[in-house]
Amino acid sequence: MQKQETLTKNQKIVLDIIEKSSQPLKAYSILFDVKKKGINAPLQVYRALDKLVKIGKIHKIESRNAFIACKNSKCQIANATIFSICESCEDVTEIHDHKLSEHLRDFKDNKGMKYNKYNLEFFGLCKKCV
Amino acid sequence: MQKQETLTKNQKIVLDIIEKSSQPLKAYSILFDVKKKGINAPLQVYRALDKLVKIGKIHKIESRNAFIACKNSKCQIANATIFSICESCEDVTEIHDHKLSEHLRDFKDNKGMKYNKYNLEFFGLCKKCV
DNA sequence: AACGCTGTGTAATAATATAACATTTATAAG
DNA sequence: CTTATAAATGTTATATTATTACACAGCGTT
Repeated sequence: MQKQETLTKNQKIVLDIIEKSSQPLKAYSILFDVKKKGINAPLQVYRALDKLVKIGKIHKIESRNAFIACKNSKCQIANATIFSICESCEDVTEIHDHKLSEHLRDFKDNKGMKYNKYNLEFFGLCKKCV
Repeated sequence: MQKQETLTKNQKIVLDIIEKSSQPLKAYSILFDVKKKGINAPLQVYRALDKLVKIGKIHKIESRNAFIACKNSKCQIANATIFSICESCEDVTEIHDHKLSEHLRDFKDNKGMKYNKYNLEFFGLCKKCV
């Protein structure tokens, strides 16, 4: 089987919910929302999430156990993510900073590790919450 | 009451277990280990973990829900952490790279966010697992 | 002594995530 | 078209991670 190009029904439903939200959604909140569309069990949501993460359509905010759509057409592969997170209002923004990305992409430690992915989360207060 | 300098009994017990491990430990595995020392409930462990994270004695590996001791005398404040994680053997190492830290510390986005913390996790394969 | 703060102990429960199994659908190869 | 196989589905049950709520203890300050 070739690499899948089109999303399946469940994957579309889940992606749709996430894309409509400007902010990260939690798995069980997604589950609640998609019950009306015939998705009944956590596993159905988690499987769709796994796939969507794998193909780079969404990212997981690890510190929040939540999922956000990738708005950057470039990052079709979910291997390099940078987010800023407001600790007050919990607003999350994906950051695209060429210089920083380059720096991270080129980073080499002194242990001979071979990197294929990174995730960076900045925490602080957004303009509104300062 | 002044800012606490010395750790309490439970905090010491939990820190001790984590410091003795070269690798990150999960909360419930810690709980299992400390039962013989009189800590019986998850909350007792989580409360100690929270405190230890807050004072920088340990760090949470967000993508693994696990906790590792901070071996760097400098990072007494848990506000700037960089880890490398082997996706095969799950070996985790804290990275200290002056240039990278500096770059991250100085990073400014274009939204006027005020950062006070970041966490960066690199994923890949370690030397042994390549 | 009265207060505030931090921590403790305990029980219950919430929130997040996966295992196991039977079945179905999609794609490619013969 | 048939068959083989990879990928996804549906369902039930369960594992794992983390928090709420409440009663109380210890310590330093006022």
